[in-house]
Amino acid sequence: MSETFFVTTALPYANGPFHIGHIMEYIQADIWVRFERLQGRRVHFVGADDAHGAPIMLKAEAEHVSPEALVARIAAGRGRYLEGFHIGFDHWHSTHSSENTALSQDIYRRLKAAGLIYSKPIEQFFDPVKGMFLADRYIKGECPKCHAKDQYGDACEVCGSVYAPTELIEPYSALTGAQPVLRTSEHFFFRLSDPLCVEFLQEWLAVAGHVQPQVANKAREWLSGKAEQALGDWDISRDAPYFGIPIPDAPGKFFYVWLDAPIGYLAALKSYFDSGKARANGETRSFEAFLGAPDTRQVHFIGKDIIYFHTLFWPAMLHFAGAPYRAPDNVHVHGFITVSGEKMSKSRGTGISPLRYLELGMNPEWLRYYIAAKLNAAVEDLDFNPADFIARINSDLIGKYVNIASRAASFITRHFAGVLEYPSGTEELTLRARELLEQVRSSYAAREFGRAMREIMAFADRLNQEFDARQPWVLAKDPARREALQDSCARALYGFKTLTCLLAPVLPAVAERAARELFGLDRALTFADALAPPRRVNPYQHLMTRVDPKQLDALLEPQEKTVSETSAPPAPTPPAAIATDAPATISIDQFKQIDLRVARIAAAEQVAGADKLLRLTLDLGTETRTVFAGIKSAYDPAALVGRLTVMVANLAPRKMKFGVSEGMVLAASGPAGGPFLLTPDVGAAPGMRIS
RNA sequence: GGAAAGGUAGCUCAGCCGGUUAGAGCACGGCACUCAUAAUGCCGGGGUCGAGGGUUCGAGUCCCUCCCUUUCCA
Repeated sequence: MSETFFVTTALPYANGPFHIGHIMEYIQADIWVRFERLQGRRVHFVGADDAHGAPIMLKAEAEHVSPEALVARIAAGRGRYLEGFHIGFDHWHSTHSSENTALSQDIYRRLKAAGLIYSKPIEQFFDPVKGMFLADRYIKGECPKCHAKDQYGDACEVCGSVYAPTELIEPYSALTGAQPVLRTSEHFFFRLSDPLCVEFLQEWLAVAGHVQPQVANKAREWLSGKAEQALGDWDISRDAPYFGIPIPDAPGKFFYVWLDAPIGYLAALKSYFDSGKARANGETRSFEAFLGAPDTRQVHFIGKDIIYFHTLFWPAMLHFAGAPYRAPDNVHVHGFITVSGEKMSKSRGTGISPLRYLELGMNPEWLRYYIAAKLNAAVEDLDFNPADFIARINSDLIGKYVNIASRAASFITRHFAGVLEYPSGTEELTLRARELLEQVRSSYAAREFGRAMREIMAFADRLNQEFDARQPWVLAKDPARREALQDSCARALYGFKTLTCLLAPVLPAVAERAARELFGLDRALTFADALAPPRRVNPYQHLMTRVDPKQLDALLEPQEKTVSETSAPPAPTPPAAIATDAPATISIDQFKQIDLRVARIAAAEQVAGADKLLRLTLDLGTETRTVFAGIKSAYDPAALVGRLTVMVANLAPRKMKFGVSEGMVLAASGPAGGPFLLTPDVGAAPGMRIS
């Protein structure tokens, strides 16, 4: 019972916002974390952005920002999703951090000392224009088998054959179009094929609870591969230029992103400890002491696409690095989420946007419940089916569960001033509550959330049946049967309280509201409360509304259209009013020549001798600019510091009386007043391009 | 090509180590009720459990072959 959990989800790659797959994983992990906490366990739940690697480096380059700025921009948007879906990470960090650098280099040095690292020259395609080595995905050419054009360097999407990039006919760099040349470079390898490693992994996989049986099978298959399929060593280095962590004593070499990404779990934990949050969460030991402690349970939730890294490299790296590092206690793998049976596709805009879900005002707990109801412990895909979603939420949560409180509480409020009495006793009720509690507890523990929801709903059915059989609405008309009426309603509300406790991992907000508003508690419910009969209730306030099919329709509309509609609502001003003095139209290309950026006002000060101007220091993420703005009449400099605004970043510098202005900020003004400084929506970060 | 998982009512799924007339929810039809944001309760129709073969007293459940779907092969 004294075990403490250290729980993570897979680190999302910091080149884009969360998609529904991320959210599903976080909901799964969050439900489990809340479950453990509700039964009294201590849990440290952390996440981080996976910031390194060539894709981020190249994307940043394409956007003319530093990789750090790109990653910061993505990170700034994370909070709305996590809060929006009630995902309660204790801490969120980044693999691009001092902690991760230190930990990665430490683990590397230990593995090297253990004799598990070696280097050898390998030959690879090199882009002479870009001056960098090319990963397979950045090389294209003609398929050597079926001669389809423009296929990637690792496999042909037309005929499905697999090959080496060197086999491509007329290969070219996907980055520059240049013809790549073969070049030799020294690479570092981790001896995964070492018998010591293989033996350790076989043992680790054999321990029940470390991974699901299907996952162990898959991993064993990789471990025992022969000939062509034989387990190879792992290439862990990449040559500069690379956005990553430098390899100690190897100038120009960086860790492959997949080496430092999982170490990011530990970096996030370290940062959480260093920030004092772990202490606030009741953990008094140091990071190292906690990590290496025998009662610590290291648990990772991941998707089935990254089993390879988490069941081979990761446990081996940790184990052979030695204390305080330890192989994970549990790697839990889930399947993908599909939408109406179709795999989601970012390029086609299919799938469900979690942000849009929130923007439409849809209840996050609907999605949490739906996912819980369809999750089991196996590595199976989960289908989001719109009609099924509506049916499940409306019938299970509103029709069954919430309805119990609604129909029973009204009598208690009306006839008994909120007081609950149990003339027929509570022993039998407590007994069946305990039975249910144990059942549901074991389902949650086994991560059979779907089973837990079925058990919970079966109990809700039972309560509704019982309530019907007793016909309280008939009893209410007969003053002589007051006691029976109170008894019937109290029984139902006791059951409702039990249900609410058991649903709390999935529906934290509803459980919180029910605790406070209905049961009048000044704290959240735990599993222990499931057995305690409530003694009074406040007047019932509706706890959850039904799903409106229209919202779901809006959610499922193809992305492109809906996103632009919501993110740029048309101005309410009548077109005619502005048409009169609007300048002539320009082309999109002309507009694109203006480099508009989000800027943070780092400093604002009065300019001696100027009666309209303020001197602003603007932070663009990668650089700062000095800009003179004619907004003195409307703004107090002190109030401007820290806020975000919009600037023209490529305006030619202009020498003014008081200094050089390196751009301009945008503000609106008109007959009604002004100037009014522009502010981007929440989530924008300094340096973002406006288009 | 090799491998894995799956194919059970219209839909989403449950069926543990083989055992009596194959289950749930939703949807559908009928009835009841009116406390509850038309929610709830009762009754009912609906499945040759992907196909074929085998083992067995007995198979959705075990074995073999085939078909289909999905995924993995660094």
